[in-house]
Amino acid sequence: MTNRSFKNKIIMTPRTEKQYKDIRKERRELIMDSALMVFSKKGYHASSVAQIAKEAGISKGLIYNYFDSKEELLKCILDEFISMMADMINPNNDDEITTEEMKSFFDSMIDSMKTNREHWVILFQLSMQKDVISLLFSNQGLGSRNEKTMQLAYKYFAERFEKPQEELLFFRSVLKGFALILVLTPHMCSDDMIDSMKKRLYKLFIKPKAN
Amino acid sequence: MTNRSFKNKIIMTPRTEKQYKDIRKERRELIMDSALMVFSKKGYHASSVAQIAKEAGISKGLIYNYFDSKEELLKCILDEFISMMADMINPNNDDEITTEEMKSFFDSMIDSMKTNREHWVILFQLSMQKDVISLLFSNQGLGSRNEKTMQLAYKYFAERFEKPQEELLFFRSVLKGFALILVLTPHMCSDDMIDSMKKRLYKLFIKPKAN
Amino acid sequence: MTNRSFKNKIIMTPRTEKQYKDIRKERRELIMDSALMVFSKKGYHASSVAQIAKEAGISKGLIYNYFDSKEELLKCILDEFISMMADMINPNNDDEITTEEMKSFFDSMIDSMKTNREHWVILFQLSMQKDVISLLFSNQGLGSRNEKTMQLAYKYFAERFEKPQEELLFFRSVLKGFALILVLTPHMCSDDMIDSMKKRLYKLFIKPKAN
Amino acid sequence: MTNRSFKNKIIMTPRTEKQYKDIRKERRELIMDSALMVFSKKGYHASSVAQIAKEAGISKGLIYNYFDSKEELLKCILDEFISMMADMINPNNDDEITTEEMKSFFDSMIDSMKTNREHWVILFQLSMQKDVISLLFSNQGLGSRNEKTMQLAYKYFAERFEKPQEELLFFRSVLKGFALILVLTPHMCSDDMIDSMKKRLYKLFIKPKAN
DNA sequence: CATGAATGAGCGTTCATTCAT
DNA sequence: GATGAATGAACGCTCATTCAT
Repeated sequence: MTNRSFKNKIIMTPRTEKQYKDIRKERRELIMDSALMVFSKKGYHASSVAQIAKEAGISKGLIYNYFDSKEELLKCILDEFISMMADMINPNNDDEITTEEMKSFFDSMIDSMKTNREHWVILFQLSMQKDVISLLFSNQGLGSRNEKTMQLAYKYFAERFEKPQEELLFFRSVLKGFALILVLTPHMCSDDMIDSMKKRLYKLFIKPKAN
Repeated sequence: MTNRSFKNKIIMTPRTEKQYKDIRKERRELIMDSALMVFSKKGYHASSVAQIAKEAGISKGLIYNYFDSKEELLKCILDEFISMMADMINPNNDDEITTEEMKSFFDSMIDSMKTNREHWVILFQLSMQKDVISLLFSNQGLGSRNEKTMQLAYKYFAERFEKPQEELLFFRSVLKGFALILVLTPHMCSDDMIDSMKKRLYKLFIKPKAN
Repeated sequence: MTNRSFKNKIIMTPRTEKQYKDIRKERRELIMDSALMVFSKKGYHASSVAQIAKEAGISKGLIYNYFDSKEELLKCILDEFISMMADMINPNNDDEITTEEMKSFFDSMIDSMKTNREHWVILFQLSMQKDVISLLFSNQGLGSRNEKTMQLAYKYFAERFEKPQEELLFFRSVLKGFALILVLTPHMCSDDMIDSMKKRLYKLFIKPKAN
Repeated sequence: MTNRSFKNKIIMTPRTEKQYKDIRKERRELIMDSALMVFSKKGYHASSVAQIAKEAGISKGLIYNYFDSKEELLKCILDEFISMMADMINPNNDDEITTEEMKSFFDSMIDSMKTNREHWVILFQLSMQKDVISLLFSNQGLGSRNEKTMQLAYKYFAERFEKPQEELLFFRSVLKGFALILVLTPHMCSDDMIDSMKKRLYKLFIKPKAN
């Protein structure tokens, strides 16, 4: 990995520059995007590396120049997405979800479901299988983060509703179900429909803290 | 136990000819049940025929005595389940869903999610994959039946709510999301929780036809 | 692995018997023999499973019906051979190598080199690579057994020669070198040559304990 | 460092044209040395070009600037070594091995085994495989040279021992076996041990021609 | 001269499916 | 009806080799 032979740049490497990095970055993204498409369309297990390579227009071997394994490729896709999502859920990282935050949480979630449809599909796919789900939480203590979020959510409802437990379940049901529909059958959800759903969510769950 | 002719059924086994069918049926169900368990736990693609055979306590080969392929086995499992469910949705097969029917629909659905958890898991799994979803509707004109149901549902809401389109979307979201939670994390849903959710559903969606 | 369905032997399994076992044993030996040939001819790393299958006249896949991996196949070959050899080295398992035992050790070794030429070739091959040699000693505490043997050998020489350390080195050199020649170029070693070499070994190393 | 024309060698690098050859030679040797290390440690087949490049601190591609293939690289390493060894065996190239030459042959061999340990390891490795052994003798009529040497050695023993055939076999055994031990487990051979072995060899095989 | 991204053939392995018994 | 040995196509992956720069 170290280049001990860089004595004379002019003679030794006259043609290539540090945009090897650019190539790598670009290629890496190409592969991740292609894998994302294939995974979300066929499911992780039913997707073959050959299909991903074909989708990307490259050779199978090249994929392993960028990722250690098919599984690691999946992990990278998810990690990137989850990192991106993480901020959205409780941005200022304090111990409370404010009314305003809850509102913008809806917006961000629904936005993300339109922008990152394929990621959501994969997440839903994986959540169906007990075996694979550990992938999600193996890396960065995602598990504990998730638990924290759950507690904050519970607190939000506890401060606003009489039966927070049940309200939380209802909340999660609506959100999860709508996500599923939005993500799997986006053609069924016009922008107007989505807006009206948003408003309904506001009306149901957004309200000031009970004093 | 010794020296009987194995070659001539007529002479050899006067007692077993009566209910070959029963044996076949029993075996068939054993295989389907075992496959159901394995599929729902690991996912269709990640499940092997060997695992199913092991789960059933039979040989791999025998499975092919009852089903043409792994895929057909899946189809049979789903067909059976979907047929069973079909009646529930609009039992008397007329052109309307009555208020009462809607109520009992809730009950049946939620019952089924507890009783047939594994079927639901598989259904959800498959619904994530564009390719496989066609399986579901290939056989018996399930597609058209589904469409009919949708129309009836729309009619139900049209006769009761101002914005039926949106109301239907909301209805489907809640139901689908709750199903997902109930089916994937049943331990999170006590009977009380389920009851309270049922009541909430009644309150939201059960009301008499607007005249 | 358990057969829960053996209710009626006569009807359920009229054609196959417990000579499945025989088939398995036979096939296992065929595969091990074929692998032995290929490994010894080309070396472990340069041998492909396809070549072994071809040598055995079976499909690649079948090999994995009998062995978990190419590496395990190697291990089994070696284990079998080493177990066979183990007795020869110090049969009555006491703490001493007698003069007589040493004599019969020569005989057995040289016999084995003619009978099990390929095994010896593989052993020599593996002994060239630090990485792979651990294979040999991973299983059955072969490592410690080997050390024990070395100690006994040292004791043998200590009781008979002035400079046992050097004598042992000389002994090992002659034996190892002769083994190499015998095993790699057997055509160069007529039976007469082998006999004369045996006698030379006797003369050099076989003598009664110094009192 | 900036703005020089890279395209025209004549203008650009007036100072580097003198000893391109030196650079090439240096690089070539670096690659051969690195390959030697890797080959001897892991074995030829288990060694990858990438590992060699890493060991040498250069790129994979560069290796192919100096050698046509991995196999040719091996051949070159061996050729160089064998040429070097060839002189040692019968330096003055006449038709006889004198007593003195035999003595210095021992010394040179044993020296070489310490100095060129890796070469010897590779030679031993390859000698285990029927297929590859032809590599050694394909190039420069090494085969016939080897045969010549054998004849000279036989003559040496014929002139000094009663049963030269057997003596030669014994001689080769001791030498080969000791080489193996010295080369594979050098830590087991202290300088004293080596000296005593040398003396033993002298005593056994060095004696004046019988008149 | 030197780089490392890229290829593709072939590896070890798995598994749905077949078939003699 | 029932078995499990056997097959072969396809999988995930490796690596010697090529080539644009």
